[in-house]
Amino acid sequence: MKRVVVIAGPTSSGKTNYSIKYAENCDAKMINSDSIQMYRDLKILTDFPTAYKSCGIEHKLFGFLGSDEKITVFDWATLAANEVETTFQKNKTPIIVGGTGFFINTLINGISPIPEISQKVRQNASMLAKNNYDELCEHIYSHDPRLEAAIPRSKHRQMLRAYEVMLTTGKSILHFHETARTKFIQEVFYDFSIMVPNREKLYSRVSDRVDSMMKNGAIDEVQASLSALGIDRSCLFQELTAQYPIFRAIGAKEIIEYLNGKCAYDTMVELIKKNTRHYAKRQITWFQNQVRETEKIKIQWIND
RNA sequence: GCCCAGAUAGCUCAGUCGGUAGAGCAAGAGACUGAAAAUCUCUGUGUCGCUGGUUCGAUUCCGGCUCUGGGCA
Repeated sequence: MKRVVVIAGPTSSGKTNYSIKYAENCDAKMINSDSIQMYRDLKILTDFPTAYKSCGIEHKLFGFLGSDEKITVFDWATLAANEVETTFQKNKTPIIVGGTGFFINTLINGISPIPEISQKVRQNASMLAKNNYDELCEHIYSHDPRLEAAIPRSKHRQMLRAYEVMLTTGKSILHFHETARTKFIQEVFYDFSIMVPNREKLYSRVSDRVDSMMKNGAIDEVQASLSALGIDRSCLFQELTAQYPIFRAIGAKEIIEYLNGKCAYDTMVELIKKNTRHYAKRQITWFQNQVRETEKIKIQWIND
């Protein structure tokens, strides 16, 4: 059976270096599964890997999106599956590297076949969510009472999604979840390496990484990027990320607040470190609980 | 040297009119089906500085000591 290598783990766990070492023993092609490194801007802030290029390793799906472009898991999984296929055709080993567990899982397990939601429906849904969130919840709950247990009110994102699906298809999102998933790849063996360093060690690496980002000009980078796009830095952050998803990268918000005089330099740096730690922890939780060993998935935990 | 204030969770601090204590942040755990570096949920036992005394019982009241601020010489 064909083999796909997956190198996953939280931010700052050393995935890039590990993947390069791994590639020494096989003819490999790297396929990015990090949602934010798909963007070509804010390279300092997103810790964009430059080592593949300098090592001459083929790598795909890195930096192929502009700041204002959006990509869905579905689209990414389609692209990634294509890359995997062409890699096999050249008798090379595909290595999926990146920390976005949701994307990796979708590529492996597929996704429920839900029709695309139109721009208009999305606008209507988000309008109602903004003006009368309770009403939106009631709509959904009365349409399918099972959702009361499946999606608590606090989960705004999921609620909105369920509502959009209901408006578009007239069916509950659970209906789709119960049908067979659309697969992206068939008959493949997955060889996972999940890097979960000791917490203290990981957090100290996070701290070092943020320090070097700052030293390498992360602030100038954000400022330059904002002015290149003609954005007023005092605009609402939520509206900014809605239009330019790249600014969801951890650090962008904190740097913009610093530039606006909302917080001191040291406070900003500490905030970026803290938010990066929280993110790393969420990633660890994901990998520890959402990725299961099966006959088609072998997992090697790397605790270094 | 004297006077005043403080010492309680990893940090900043509440509080207990005497019955062994709780907020915020940090931290930990968890959820996740087309926004995922997103979005959301749950979790607080700590010699209440040390040491004597009063008391059935002291983190709380009283004394001494240590340390940390501030003031006066």
